[in-house]
Amino acid sequence: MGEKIIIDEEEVKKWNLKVPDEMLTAVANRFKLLSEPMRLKILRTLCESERTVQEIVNQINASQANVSKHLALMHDNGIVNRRKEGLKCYYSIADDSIIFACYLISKSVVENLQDRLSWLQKVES
Amino acid sequence: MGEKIIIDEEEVKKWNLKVPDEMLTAVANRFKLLSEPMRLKILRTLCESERTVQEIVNQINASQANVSKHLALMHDNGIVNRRKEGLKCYYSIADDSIIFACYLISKSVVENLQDRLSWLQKVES
DNA sequence: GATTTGTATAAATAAATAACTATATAGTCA
DNA sequence: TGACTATATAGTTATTTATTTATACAAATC
Repeated sequence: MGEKIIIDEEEVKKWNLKVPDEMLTAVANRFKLLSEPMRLKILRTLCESERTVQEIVNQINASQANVSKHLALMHDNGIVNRRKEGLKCYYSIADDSIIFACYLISKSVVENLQDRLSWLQKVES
Repeated sequence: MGEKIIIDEEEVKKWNLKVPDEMLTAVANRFKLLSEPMRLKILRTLCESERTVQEIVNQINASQANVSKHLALMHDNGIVNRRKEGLKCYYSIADDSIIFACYLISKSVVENLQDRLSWLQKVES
């Protein structure tokens, strides 16, 4: 908790080259979990702290059934924790690498956007 | 190129909380690109160096049409570069954050696997 | 110009899945 | 027990998309 992670580009490429086919399927499934805006919204709320289903439903704009289903899916795949307390059910993030990946990707999306903007400005001027 | 990236957990959570809804859609689309084993296979070959379509087809087990379509999709979304040279068409990785994300996720998949194994061994003994 | 080679695309099919509605379960309190 | 609340699930519909087959295109060579 509260760690810093250092990523070395060379190490990354070496690692990726060695990942076997069967594992790529598991990795793809993991990415598929992150490929729905609704689930990212849910994860975003969980970034702050654990939340009940109702709290999430109130915070994002979605039906209870839908939120529940997404949470069940993510729980089945081990990326969120579930903690029951009476009627309420608290969910939290179980896998920080998910959060790091979201960070990397959203940062790169922002950078791409900025590049396109500055390119546009060059063209226009 | 050849950089090191340092990720600070606190910064990550703060950032993620601020990401607006519209951007989450873009992030989700990015993750969707990574949610197919076939595309991950293609990206894995590109981790070593740029490749022609045929080289990729030979390296992984897939039809030319399918590989071409996946490459077109990834190119349209800016995660691979295209370079034509005569008849051949060379593709390469355009966005390193993609590669870093694959690294993080595949590492976490391995760790989860190891955890389950050690748990199993505890139960059995 | 005709043929060959590397790549892209179109149409069709099959499979996956997000969201909705309605209903079920399970804990709490009167 | 009965009413209420929080969450989960089932069935359905509509949409997306990966793959295949067949074909088109475009550059090089004869």
